[in-house]
Amino acid sequence: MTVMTTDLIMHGSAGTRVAAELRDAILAGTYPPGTRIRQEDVAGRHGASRVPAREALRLLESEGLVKVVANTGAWVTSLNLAECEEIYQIRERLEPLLLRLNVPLLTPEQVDGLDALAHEMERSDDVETFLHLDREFHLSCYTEATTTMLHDTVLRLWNRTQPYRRAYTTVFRSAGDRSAHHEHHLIVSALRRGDADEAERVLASHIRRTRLELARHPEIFDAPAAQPTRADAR
Amino acid sequence: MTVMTTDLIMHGSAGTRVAAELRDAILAGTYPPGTRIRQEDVAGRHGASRVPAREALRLLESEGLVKVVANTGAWVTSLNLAECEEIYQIRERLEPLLLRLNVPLLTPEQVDGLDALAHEMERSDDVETFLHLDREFHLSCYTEATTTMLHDTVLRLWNRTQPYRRAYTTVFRSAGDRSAHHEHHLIVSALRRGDADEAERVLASHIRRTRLELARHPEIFDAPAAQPTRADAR
DNA sequence: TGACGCTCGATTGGATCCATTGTGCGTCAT
DNA sequence: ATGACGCACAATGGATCCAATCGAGCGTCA
Repeated sequence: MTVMTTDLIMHGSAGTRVAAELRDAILAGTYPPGTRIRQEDVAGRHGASRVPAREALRLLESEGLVKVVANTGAWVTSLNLAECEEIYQIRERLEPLLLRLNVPLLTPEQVDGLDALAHEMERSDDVETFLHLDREFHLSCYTEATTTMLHDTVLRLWNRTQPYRRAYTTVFRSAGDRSAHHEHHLIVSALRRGDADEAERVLASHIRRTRLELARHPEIFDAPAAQPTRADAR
Repeated sequence: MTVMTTDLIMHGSAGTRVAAELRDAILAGTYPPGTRIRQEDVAGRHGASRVPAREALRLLESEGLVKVVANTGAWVTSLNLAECEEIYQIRERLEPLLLRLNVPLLTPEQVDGLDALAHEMERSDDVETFLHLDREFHLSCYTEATTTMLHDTVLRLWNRTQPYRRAYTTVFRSAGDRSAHHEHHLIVSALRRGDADEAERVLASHIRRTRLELARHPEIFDAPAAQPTRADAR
């Protein structure tokens, strides 16, 4: 075995690549929270042995996407409402800072792009494209600052709540959309004027409002989704 | 080889244990920033093979304590002034939140303990005990809240700047001590009164002042400490 | 004499094999 | 029939071995 086609120059170890692919799969919803992940499956699916597979699982665990129990196995992380709110509270403090650092660096063209994204979001009615555009909008606000650690931290927080944003959007799609769209345009406006304080304020209340709205629908977190202790992985 | 004395029940994989020991060593200053870390050394020193050693290095990398370059090696992370200030900016936003969540949960006895720590710090003149007490003081403020992710994030930030707090304290020990002690007592006072807003304010300005003071001494970061590309690990 | 290129050594990355552990099922006794 | 005990299987953890890669030092040539 081990065909090793080498069809692509591999930059970085295989564990990193496997982790990236697995991360994408989890974020895409292929593995919902609570899903058991077996090392051998990961290895087989991504063309590697169990060593880099295990490496990838440990990596994703440190990002909070996976929970590894010693000598037992790995599961996609499940969050309860309290943990989800915690993440939103952290975001409420961190993202305004990150946005502030980006304000003086964003070009007018980039702000135009954000405006376009905000409008495109209003027109979208598909859940997946909405999720994608929302993520794209917010993360595009953060591309210019060179603060790597802050950026990474925020990215991890987004990733950890991704399944729950999907669940929420799927069920209560139209609920807070009006406010969200309004706030996005307020952010664009503040960015255009270079008003960092206003941008911070709007973003903070945007995240806060989302958190409160989420808290109003705890039923999303009810189903622990049948945790097979040692059984299948789908 | 592989004596496997099993003198202690091991909870969790060896990689986790090795990572913990290595982390302690880095925080203790045994491996200063820029030090090369070879897998085989780690394995030998901690009684394991290179597999868990590598696992430990990847773990510490995800915590930001170590930088792993593919097919090349691992080094203890070096920060420049900008990166250090970034961490302090993040802490300035996160720790007040974490403190606020703890305010209603801290018992009067715990606040007394904090007060004792603050006083003990004033009397200490040894760098290492000062560092230890300072860390102890701040982290003891955060023990009660059940917000695991926030707590972990803050802990990682502390760990990443540890070598630079040590360097700063070693060189400019007496500089900002007066202000720091004053602020610690203000925090204790706010905690005693259960005044979350005031506690937040004081802590934020405490961290901010520390950051500004650090920025006034960029010479700490000057020495990249001779990065041996493939040489010794001491 | 300096710059380029090549080879060799050292070190990391990965695959396979073996040990360990936890789970589930079957059996037996009550 | 039900509970507890024990055995067998399956999945993880770790060690060793082999391959791949990078760096350094040396030699050659301009």
